[in-house]
Amino acid sequence: MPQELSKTYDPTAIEDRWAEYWVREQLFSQPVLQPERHFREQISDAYKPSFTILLPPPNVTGRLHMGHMLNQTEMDILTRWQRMRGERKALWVPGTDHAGIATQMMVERQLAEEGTTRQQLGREPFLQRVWDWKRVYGGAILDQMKRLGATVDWSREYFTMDDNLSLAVREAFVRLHEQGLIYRGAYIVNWCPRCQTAISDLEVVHEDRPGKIWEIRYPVVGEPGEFLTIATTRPETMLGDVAVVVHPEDERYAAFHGKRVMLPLMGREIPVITDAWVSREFGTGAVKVTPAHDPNDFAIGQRHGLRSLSVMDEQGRMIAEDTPYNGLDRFVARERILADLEAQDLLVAAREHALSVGICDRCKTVVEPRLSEQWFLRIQPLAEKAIAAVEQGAIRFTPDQYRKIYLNWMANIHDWCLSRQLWWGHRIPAWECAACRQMTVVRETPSQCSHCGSAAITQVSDVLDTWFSSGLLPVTVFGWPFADGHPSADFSEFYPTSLLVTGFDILFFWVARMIMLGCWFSADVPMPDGSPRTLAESVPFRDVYIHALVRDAHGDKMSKTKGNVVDPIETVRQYGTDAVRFTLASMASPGTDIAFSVARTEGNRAFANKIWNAARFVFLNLNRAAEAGIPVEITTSTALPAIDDEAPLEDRWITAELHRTAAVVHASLGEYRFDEAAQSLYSFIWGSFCDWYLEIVKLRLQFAEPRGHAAARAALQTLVAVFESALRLLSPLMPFLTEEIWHALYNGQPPTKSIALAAFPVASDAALQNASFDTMGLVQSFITETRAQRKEIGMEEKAEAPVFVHASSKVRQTLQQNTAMILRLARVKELSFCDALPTRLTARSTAAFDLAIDYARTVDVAAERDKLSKEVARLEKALASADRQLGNPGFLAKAPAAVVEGLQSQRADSSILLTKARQALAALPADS
RNA sequence: GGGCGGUUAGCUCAGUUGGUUAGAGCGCCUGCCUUACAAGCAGGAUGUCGGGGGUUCGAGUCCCUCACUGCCCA
Repeated sequence: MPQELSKTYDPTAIEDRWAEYWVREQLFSQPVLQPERHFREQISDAYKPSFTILLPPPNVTGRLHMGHMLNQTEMDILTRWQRMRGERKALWVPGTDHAGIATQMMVERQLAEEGTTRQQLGREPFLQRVWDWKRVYGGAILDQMKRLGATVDWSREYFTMDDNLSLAVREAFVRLHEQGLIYRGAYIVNWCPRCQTAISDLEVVHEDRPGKIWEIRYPVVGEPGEFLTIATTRPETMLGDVAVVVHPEDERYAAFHGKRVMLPLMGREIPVITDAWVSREFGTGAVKVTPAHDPNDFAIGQRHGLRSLSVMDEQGRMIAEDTPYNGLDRFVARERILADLEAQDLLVAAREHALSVGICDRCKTVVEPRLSEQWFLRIQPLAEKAIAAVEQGAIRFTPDQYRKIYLNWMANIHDWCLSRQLWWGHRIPAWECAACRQMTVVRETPSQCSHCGSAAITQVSDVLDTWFSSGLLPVTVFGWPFADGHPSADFSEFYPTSLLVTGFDILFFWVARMIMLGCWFSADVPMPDGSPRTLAESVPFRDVYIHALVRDAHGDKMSKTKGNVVDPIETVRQYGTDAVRFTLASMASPGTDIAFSVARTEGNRAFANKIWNAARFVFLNLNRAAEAGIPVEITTSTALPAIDDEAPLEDRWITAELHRTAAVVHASLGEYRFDEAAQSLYSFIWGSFCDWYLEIVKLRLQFAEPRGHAAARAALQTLVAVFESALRLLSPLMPFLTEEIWHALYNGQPPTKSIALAAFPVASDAALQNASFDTMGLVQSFITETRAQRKEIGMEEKAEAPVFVHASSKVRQTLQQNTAMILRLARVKELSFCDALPTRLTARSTAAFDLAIDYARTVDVAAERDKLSKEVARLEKALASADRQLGNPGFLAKAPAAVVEGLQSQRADSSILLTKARQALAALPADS
């Protein structure tokens, strides 16, 4: 006997319990593999590669938002589905990212509140603070994830600064250096004056802002009264000007070639040079050259052998000794400089100009291009492999459009600036020699310079870009690098991973980097059988599923300032995890953003409630059966119940529908169509199982009389089998509810410790072609038409009346065989079949049958006439359209036979209905 | 400036290789507490598929063009 379920569905009462159970019981762990045993497994015929998936590691500083929840829901659905299919090991690896800048900022903010700074504290004590912070707050987001029921392997949880991962990062850096792919130099980088570090191109976001463009006159040396007018949007950088450049073919400036101009305010002579890079249309066609503070100017400086003059420090303050601007903030200096220029009558114009401003992705400060010494990765060799891997199909993108975006970006990739002037992160394994100024880059902390042997060496203070370590994760989480050159059994089993599920926002940051680093570092790791690894086997994952952005109900981006952020944890508290998961899944169709709607979540909680009550109904009847001494078996198996040709129509039909649903869910999940899987489950469980099957089966669930027991038992058997299978089918999407009901169904003693470990039902092809679909469809349409007709003639809900039917003998036979369900579901007193319907009654017709209810009707003649007229018009149009096509020789010649036949039968139906509608219209009373 | 999407019911979205009368959820209207469920049941209304042109026997679906809109890159 099943356990009793409480009268109302209360997700909060069940979800915490199961979330905790799943973690405590460690149901989803894949123990680290033993090499010998693993080898035996891999050579057996039954071996199938495991389904492996890596959680995009959230920042330790992170708080769970809807995007995380969508991402995790999708991964969890797929992992649960694969695990239940049972053909492959399923492994989902969780972890968190140390998130250099973000975490450092968080702790710096704390320090600021205490009135101190990291500099005052010093590097080591500061790092200690960060670790302390991480220990206290770092687990928050994973705890939230546990609550959502994600079936990750918690025993494998990592942190990107764990010792083993840090060693791997060092190994990767040193190897790249040995391969000559890492270089160090002074280049223009994006500099954040607030974070005081270099950041990569990707970490700069561009924002269109209204700005100004100023035109400034530079006096020509030796020619009083002559000026060269340049245009600039950043006048403060003029302090570092080393030249003025014009286009060589720009005739307006031909006379200035080879001359020198006086840099205003600085009193410095600088040359006028020519370079074809200059756009003649932009501004005045003359451009100031500031190599230390602009990437284009830097390139010009290189070409023309100009020196670079830095005029700004790490914090964005001017460096210009002996000038009034020294030490001023860049924006203060700008105003001051403009004012001074104006006073000297050198400011010609100031025009409004929309400009694209680079701001720091993290702190939103305006980024400054700045010349500084950084470490770079020569990316081309890695990019080539990463391009080839995708081009040869070793990695597939869904939706496919991201393949193009990826390839386009890869083709135009720039060297990767790896160094960050932060403290929190993986410190670059390079030591600078005080004696010879050379760098020693090694795995183990050295005691002397590898170039000159001096002991006066100090490790460089920079750390690595956070994405360098996360880009290595697919290899490092499975044990790379390997001390003895042999891959770990874990690596052999789980690399390449199967799938990456993520948002497009980190396509370049993370996905592209993993592909490059994964292909690069796994290439020399031999396959389990010792053979060399091909590029296709070197990829970090075989599939990439890129999901949408979660927006608010109106499709607007969620943002704190707009106040439209929906907190997943709060929403889960209100409606239950299952309802939120189902909502996200049902809206996750590829390529479109998700407009997350609370109304829809409410609807899906209703769905959960519906299932809950269906379970109560099933349990109630199981208990009645037990009391009546009727045995009912419950089984959990991979195969769905077979269709018994002798069983009543409803049993055959609901079983066939179940098979159809299982097939759709299986196919949909295989294509990441979470929306289709959800919709198909929704309409099966609510539309078919609850609305139709449960109502029909009530006829047979009679336990009072022993004569009915055989029928009741057969009915219950099907009812339970279908319901139990449906629970398993639904469980990847609604794990909590199904777990709770499933355990209760088995009275707390289910065949496996979790429904997530039970088999995923598999449809049989034969069941998908079953006559019951058509037969049941006919009966359903009869019931629906009768109900509609009752409503139309104003019958009271509870009233019962006889119904007259006119139909072909075949249809008649079907209806007769299923009279009981018709009487109950349509509230009909009795069915009378006749050759002609009584004329005193208003009939309702379909192509298959006509029916008339014997009831004192109250018909609104005007409304009826209106309705019938519309019907006639519609049918006439349909008929005309069908005739036009059928009369077209081209159509008959070229269209497939099935289409022609379909149209012919549709034309026949329309014709019958038209006749019937015209007759009904004519039969209406003339008045009113 | 370059590239990629989107425009289908009041709202948010599906709509597979062109093929019969374009669907779902929510919302709306009407009637029902029909003992699993009012978080429910039953019935109902609502679309010139952004505009224009083309290809085709046949276009929401393919092509061109215009409009609007979103995103990415520079």
